Amino acid sequence: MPVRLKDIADDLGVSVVTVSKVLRNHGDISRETRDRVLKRIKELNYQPNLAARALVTGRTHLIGLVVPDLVHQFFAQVAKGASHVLRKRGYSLIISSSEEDPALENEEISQLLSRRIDALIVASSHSTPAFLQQIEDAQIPYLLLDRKFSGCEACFVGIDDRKAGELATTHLIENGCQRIAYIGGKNVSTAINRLEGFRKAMAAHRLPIHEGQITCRSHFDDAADITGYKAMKTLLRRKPHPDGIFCYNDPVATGVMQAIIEAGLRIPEDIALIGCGNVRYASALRVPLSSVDQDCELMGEQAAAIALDLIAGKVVTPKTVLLEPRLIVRKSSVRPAANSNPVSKPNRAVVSK
Amino acid sequence: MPVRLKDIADDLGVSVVTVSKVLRNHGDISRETRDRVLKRIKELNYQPNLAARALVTGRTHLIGLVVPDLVHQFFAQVAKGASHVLRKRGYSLIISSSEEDPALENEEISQLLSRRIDALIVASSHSTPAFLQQIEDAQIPYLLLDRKFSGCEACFVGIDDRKAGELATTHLIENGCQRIAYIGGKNVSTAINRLEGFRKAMAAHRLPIHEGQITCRSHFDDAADITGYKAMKTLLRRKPHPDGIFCYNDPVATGVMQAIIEAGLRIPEDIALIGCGNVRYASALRVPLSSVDQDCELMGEQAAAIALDLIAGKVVTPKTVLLEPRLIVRKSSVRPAANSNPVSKPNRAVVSK
DNA sequence: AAACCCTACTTAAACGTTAAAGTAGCCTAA
DNA sequence: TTAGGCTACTTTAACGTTTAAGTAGGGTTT
Repeated sequence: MPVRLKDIADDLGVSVVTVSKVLRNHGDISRETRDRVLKRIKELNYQPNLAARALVTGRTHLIGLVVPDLVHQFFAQVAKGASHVLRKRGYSLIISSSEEDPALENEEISQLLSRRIDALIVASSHSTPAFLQQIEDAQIPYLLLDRKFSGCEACFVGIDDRKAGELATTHLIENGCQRIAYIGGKNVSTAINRLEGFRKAMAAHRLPIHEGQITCRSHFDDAADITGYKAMKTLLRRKPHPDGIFCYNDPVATGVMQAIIEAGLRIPEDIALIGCGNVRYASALRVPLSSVDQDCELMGEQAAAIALDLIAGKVVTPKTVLLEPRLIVRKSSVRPAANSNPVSKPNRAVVSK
Repeated sequence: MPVRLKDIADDLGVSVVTVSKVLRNHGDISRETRDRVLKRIKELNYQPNLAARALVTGRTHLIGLVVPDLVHQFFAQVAKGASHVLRKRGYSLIISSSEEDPALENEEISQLLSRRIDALIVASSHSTPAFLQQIEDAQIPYLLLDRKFSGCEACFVGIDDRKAGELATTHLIENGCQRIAYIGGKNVSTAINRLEGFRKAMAAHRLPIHEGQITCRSHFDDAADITGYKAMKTLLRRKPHPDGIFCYNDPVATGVMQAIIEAGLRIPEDIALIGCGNVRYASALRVPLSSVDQDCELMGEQAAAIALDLIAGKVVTPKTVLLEPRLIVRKSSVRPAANSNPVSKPNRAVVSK
């Protein structure tokens, strides 16, 4: 029922190809014909059938984005950044949320591959890179976002998680915390590497890490805030309880905050708290939450740019883009007693490979 | 490069159509052939080319969802709900964010129509329904979500905004507020109808509404929280300042909260506050925020279900689904002084921490 | 034994577009 | 004058799939 090239061609007594050429600004057309065609196209409000175009060109101008949880503001912002870049280049983003479920993620990826997307950006909920095989098999260019896999060759855009962990932990230490706990996720690189940064900072200040001070939970079935809440409840049973908490993301920190307050303890006086990700509402929380900013929109933009390069067949170097994390100090981590010296570095994208 | 039906057919010495029939569980195939085909399909990990299929069937199994702002948790949750329903039925959701920009929204819709999506779900940032014409012209079934247009025939899924406004405002009144202000958006039905509910509740209690007590701002260029912050700054210059604020959504309320606290006033003692939408983090805010729950995931699910019905050509009745708003009482609106008896109309208020 | 009906296929055509190759008609050069 | 080269088209084929129509070969009915 929609208008086709053929309709326009018949109306004007030219061939379909002529109309198609006008549409694609092919040189091979006289001024006069071009104008007549354009006029008719506008009159009928012709919209090319992208499915047909995709079939013959092999290009869908669709780019897939798979995230673990779209409701987490972080990924929504990444999507926004990516979408912004792609839109300008005539590409659409097709977003899938895996709900942190690897099996569902596989299904979604399979769907996207079936649609012959031109490239795929994945923030995976898998703990091993085996699933990447299906993307390789389909020969569709892809890159990893936020979460990577050790020993995996694929392109990657994310932040320097180790440095983020170090930054946050050092900040807590500088604010006088001694018994710092880490609450993270399971089997994802962000959690693992932030933990590594945590360990490094603790070691650098010769602070011991006791058994049980490190919590790693997958939040497969719980929302992250509930995960944080439960983890903190457990930590509070330890005597003495921790005096500082570093959470690997802000939703977890939100739950932690809730648990601390419920226990009748004060933030930051009794327990200092810092998250990671710097969600928009961090400053509006019960206690304004210190965090490590990741510039998520920029992350999305960079990922999109690399996806486009991959499609264009450009050799992408470096293959890894690590954004520089930035410490954002708010009330939740600033202890009156301590002399704080919040280190804020300029937010340059640091490129490594 | 991907495997095609032809590859499988050639391998087995059957025709392409035979393979296609197996794929679609057509009856016309012997047990033996079916098994051979299925085996080969699995071996080669055949993925049908959906673009080709779409071209011939006219069905893309794609459903478009246009939202004003994906970073707003409300719409992310709606998307999640819709996606959940559609996935089960073999449809994919393709999400566009218009960033509250009508012009951009038109572009995105046009893109989606060009992709021959099977149906479109729109939460529009337009203030008039004129843009719907392009969807009508393309003859693609669609429905409105969250925001509707008066006098518009289209299907709609949303909440009863008038009731939401009434519920929230009555609650503030019952908590002893007298000078209640409304902070809303411009030209969108949610804002307009919640305002209407506000007026109705005020009138029912014979409370006057003074000039300037009603703020309607579009947040075209600001994020909603900044809009709320600015609006509240202005309201605070009035003497006497309002003693209750109803915000048409939670991000706005978040900004309002910030402004009130900065001014050195207490919530709820000096100013009671209630939002709408009940975002996940509402209970974790500086002052736990009362809100009106909209059950956004359900909204997404219902919208998806209607979209599927429209595609199936079913007569959709009723054409309008209004979800019942539910008052969620938290600290921000409960004044110790007042004898609060938040009995709200058909459904009871839920008191949550 | 002719007519018919099944079953299990195959063949032909179509979907709307683009890519590649072909061509008519005119102009220019040697 | 003839070849060659432009310009502005057209024709043909293809992309991977589905739909509709056709058919070979066997069995059953009458």
